[in-house]
Amino acid sequence: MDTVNLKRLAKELNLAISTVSRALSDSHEVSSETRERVRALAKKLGFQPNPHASSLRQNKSKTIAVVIPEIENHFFSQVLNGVEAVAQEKGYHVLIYLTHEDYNREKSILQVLRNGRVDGLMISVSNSTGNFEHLESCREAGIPLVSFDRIDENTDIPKIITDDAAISFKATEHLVKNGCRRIAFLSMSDRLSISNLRKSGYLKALEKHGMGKQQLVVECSPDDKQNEQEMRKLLQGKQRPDGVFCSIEKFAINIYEICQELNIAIPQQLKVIGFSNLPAAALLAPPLTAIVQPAYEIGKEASSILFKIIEKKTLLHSEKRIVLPSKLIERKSSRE
Amino acid sequence: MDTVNLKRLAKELNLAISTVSRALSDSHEVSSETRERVRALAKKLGFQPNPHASSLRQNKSKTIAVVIPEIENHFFSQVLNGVEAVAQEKGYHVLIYLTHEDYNREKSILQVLRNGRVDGLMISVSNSTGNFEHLESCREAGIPLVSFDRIDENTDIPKIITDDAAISFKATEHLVKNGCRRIAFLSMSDRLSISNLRKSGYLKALEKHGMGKQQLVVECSPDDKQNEQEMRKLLQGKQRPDGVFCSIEKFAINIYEICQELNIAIPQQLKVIGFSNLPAAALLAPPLTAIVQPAYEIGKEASSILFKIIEKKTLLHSEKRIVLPSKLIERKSSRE
DNA sequence: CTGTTAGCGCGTTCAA
DNA sequence: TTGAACGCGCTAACAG
Repeated sequence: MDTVNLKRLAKELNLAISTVSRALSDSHEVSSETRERVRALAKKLGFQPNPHASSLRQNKSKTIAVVIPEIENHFFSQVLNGVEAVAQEKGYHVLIYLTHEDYNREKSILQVLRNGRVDGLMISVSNSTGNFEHLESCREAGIPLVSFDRIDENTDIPKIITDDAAISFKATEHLVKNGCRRIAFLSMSDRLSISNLRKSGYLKALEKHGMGKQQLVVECSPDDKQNEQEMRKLLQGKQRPDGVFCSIEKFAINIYEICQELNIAIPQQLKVIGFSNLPAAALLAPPLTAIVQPAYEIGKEASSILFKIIEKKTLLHSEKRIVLPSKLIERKSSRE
Repeated sequence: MDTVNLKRLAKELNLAISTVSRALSDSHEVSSETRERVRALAKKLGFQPNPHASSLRQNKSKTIAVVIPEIENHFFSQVLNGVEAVAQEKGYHVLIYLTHEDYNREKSILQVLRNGRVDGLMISVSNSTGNFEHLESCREAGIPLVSFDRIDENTDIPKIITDDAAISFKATEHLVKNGCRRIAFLSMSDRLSISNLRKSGYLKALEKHGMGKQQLVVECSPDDKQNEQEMRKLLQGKQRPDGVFCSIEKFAINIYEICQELNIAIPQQLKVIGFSNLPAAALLAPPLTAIVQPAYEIGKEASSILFKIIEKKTLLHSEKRIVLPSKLIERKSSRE
C-alpha cells in the first residue's frame, strides 16, 4: 500500500523512525539538515500523522465534545460557533452530539464519552434532565467538563450562565410598565434551574408591583404539539392574559403563530416578550421584544475554561461560575 | 490507576485479554458462561473500549466529518440535524468543521482529515472556493466523500442537490406574474454552481417573458458589510428594481433591514423572494415568500449515501446524483 | 545527534 | 474453548 507513515518516510530517507518523528515535532535534538530533509519529503508525500496512534500513545485526542439539546435553535448554533472558533485556534477538533431533549440519550452519550475519545466536553442539559449524576460521574472519571446555560447549581462543575433572574425581572417589569395586568409565564421545564430562575424573576417583579396573586405559570413539556395546545387554550380562555413572557425562543414563535391564527393583535391585545437569539427578531410582525443571550460569548468562554482545565491550569474562583449579562431589546411587541 | 481496560478485566477474572476481547465482541467461540462473567464485570466497572486503540487496530474511526461554511444558518443546521440522526442510529460520531466561507481554511481542514481521523466526510464548499482539487485529492486518497448543495458538477463525487434552476425559474416567474418589471438577482458567488444555476433559472424566466434586457445581477462577495452597501446602493439608485430575488437567506434579511431603514414598502414598492429555511419566515413583516430547501432530508440522504460508500456497497447510478425538490411558499412579500 | 527498544489498548492471528 | 504473541503507528526513555 502507499500509506504514508513514519516508517515509510524513515525507509526512504534511511533514518530511524524516531528520528523522523523528532524532526517533525520540531525537536531541537536533531540536525537542521536532517530536519529539512524529513520535512521536505513529508510535505512532498503529504504525510499526516495517524491521529489514533498518537492519541493512543499520548493519551489525548485533541478533540472536545459539545453536547446540546438541539441545533436548530439560534442560541445553540451561536454557542457552537463560539466553541468552534476557540477550538480551531487551539488545533482541536469538535464532536457534536444532540440529545433532542432526551435524558436517556444524554446519559448514554456521556457514557460513551468516558473512554478517552475526547479530552473534555461541554454540555447544556436537556429539559427532561432531572438529576446530574451522569455529569458528576464523568467528572469523577477525570474528564474535564464544563456546563453552560442549562446547568446545575449544586455541583462544582464550572458553569457559564447568564443573569436569568435579573433579566427576567426586568422583562416582566417592562411588561407591567407597559400596562399589562395579567402576565403569563411559559416555562420550559420545572426541572431546569434556568427555567426556575427565569420564573423567579417573573414572580419577583409581579410581587414588587402588587400582582403576586395574578401569577399565571404554564409549565410546558418536551412535546411541541402539546405545548401549542396549551398556549391555544391559554389565549382562548375567558381570562386571557394581556401579556406573555416566553422563556424560550420557540414559544415566542408559537405565540406569534397562534395569535395570527386566532386574530389576536400584538401588542394591542397581547404584549409579547421572549428569550430569543433570532437575527430576524427585529423583522417580525410586530418586531419582537427580545432577551438576547450572549450566545457566541458563552461558547467562547465555555471552551476557554474547558481548555484551561484540559491544560491543567488551576481555575480562579471567579472562573468556576461565570455570569454573562443578557440584553433586553425593546421593540413593538411589548409596547403600547 | 483505576483505568478500566481489557487488561484490568482479564486480571480480575483470571482470563486472557484475548478471551475478554472476544467475549465482549459477541464472538461465538467463547463459552456463554465466561461471556456472561465478562459482561457482568464490564458493566459493573463501566468498561468502555478505548476508541483510539480499536481505531488504530481496525483502521476505522466510527466517525464522520461535516464540513460546512457556517452554522448560524438554518439550512446548514437543519442539514446537520439530519446527518446526526443517521449517524446516531449507526453508532457513528460526528465531527463538525466550519470554513467561514474561507477556501484556504477549507483546504487545510480537508488536508488534516486525510489521515484516518474520519471514515468519511461530507462537504458543502465555501463561496470562495473556485476549484475542487482538494476534494478530488481526498477521494484519491481513498476517503469516502459526499458533497451536497454547493457541489461541483464536473467530478464524480456523489452529490445531493436541489432543483435550483427550476425553482428559481418558478420564483422569478412568480415575481413577473405579480407585476415586477425590473427584477434584481442577488448572487452569492459566481464560482458556485448552485449560484449559477439559480441565476440561470432567473435569466431563463426573464427571457421567456421578454425581459432579457432587464437583467440585473448583483454579484455579492464574502464580505457581509460590503454586500449590504451594494444592496443599499441598489435600492437607492434611480432605477430602483421593483422586485428582488435573494439567492440566500442572509440577503433576504439584509433586504428587509435596508427597506425598513430606507422606508421602502414591501411588497408595494419592492417585491421580495428568497431562498430561506427560516421557521419564522411566515412571521416576518411582511411574511416572506420563500424557497424552502429540504435541508433535513439532504442531511439524511447525504449521510446515508456516505455510509453506503463507507460500507463498500456499490452505489446505484441514481445514487450518485440525487436531486431533491425545493418548495416555493408564496406569501405577502411578493404579492400585489 | 541518531538508533534501538518498549509499550499505549485493542483485535486477530496461531497454538494448544 | 482459551491463551500467548504480534502489530496497528506513534512517542518517549534510554543508549550510544
